[in-house]
Amino acid sequence: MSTRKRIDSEATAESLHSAAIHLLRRLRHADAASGLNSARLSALSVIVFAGPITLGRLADAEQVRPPTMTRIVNALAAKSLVTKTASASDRRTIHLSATMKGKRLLLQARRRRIRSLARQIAILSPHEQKTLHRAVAILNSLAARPVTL
Amino acid sequence: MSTRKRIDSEATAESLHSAAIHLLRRLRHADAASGLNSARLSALSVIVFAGPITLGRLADAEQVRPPTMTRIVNALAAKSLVTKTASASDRRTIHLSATMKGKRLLLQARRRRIRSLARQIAILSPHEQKTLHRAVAILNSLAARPVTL
DNA sequence: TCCTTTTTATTAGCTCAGCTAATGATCTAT
DNA sequence: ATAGATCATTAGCTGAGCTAATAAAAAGGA
Repeated sequence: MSTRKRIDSEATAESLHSAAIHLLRRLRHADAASGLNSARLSALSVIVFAGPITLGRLADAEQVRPPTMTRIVNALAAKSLVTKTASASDRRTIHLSATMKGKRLLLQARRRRIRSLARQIAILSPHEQKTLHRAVAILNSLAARPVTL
Repeated sequence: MSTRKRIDSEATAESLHSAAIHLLRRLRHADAASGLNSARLSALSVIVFAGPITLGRLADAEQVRPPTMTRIVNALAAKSLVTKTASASDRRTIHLSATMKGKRLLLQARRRRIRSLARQIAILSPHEQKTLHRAVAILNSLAARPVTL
């Protein structure tokens, strides 16, 4: 029973891993149209939806080191998609906010990206779609947890 | 109904996208122990399991341009994980095969990577695991299809 | 209060993935 | 025999990711 269960977990893990790799590679093409790549879109998305946020917290959310996030954010700032403002209470930290342009661009890019994915998903049967829908909810609840690896 | 369905597809797509990004970021850490990153492991995996394969076909399988694959393969060859041999019938092409060392390394790396994922998955309820298992099968059937984007 | 320690972000410097454009080498077809 | 197509590589770029070192600000203890 225990053995049986572990084998299933590993098979699932294996195929999940492969799926994730190929999924992201396909999405690169859709993302290209926005002028932003997936790392930047993902960061911008957090800034847009998680309101003003410090660089450190954003790096944590994106599971990336601060220097990496500094560069991503600088690229976004150079395109006037986000603004960096020093915090009044703690001047070591900066608050990142999306500009109107940033919000608009994100929503457009997201539509493109999501639509290209959705087009694939739409091929599936309603039942398969339901399964997928439930599965990604589960995955994202995992991703939201503190790193247990 | 049609609208309803499309909205669901997009929501699923959205959250699938985010899940894939964060999943791969977590796996980077597990992969680090092998000395190979996910692009190289993925390529090596195809070479190991899809037998001798040409560079072009491997690039297609990995959804990457030939120059990118040349470099990945060269790195693998430099570590004696794969061998490149000119085809007898068409000397423009090369046949890529995994060495014993390559096969061994892949299997070990895969165990580590998969185990770290499986550890996360094991937290889930049996029912959640079943859902996930079915969903990744669906995803991989999508990935296997010719690009419909 | 002053000095040390801790925290936050940045800079510097590296590896490596991804791309396009240009080349070289071989095959194919006229 | 030669012109065109195909396969891989090289060159040269952008950008993600890392660690180590630095700067600047906050927090805390003597």
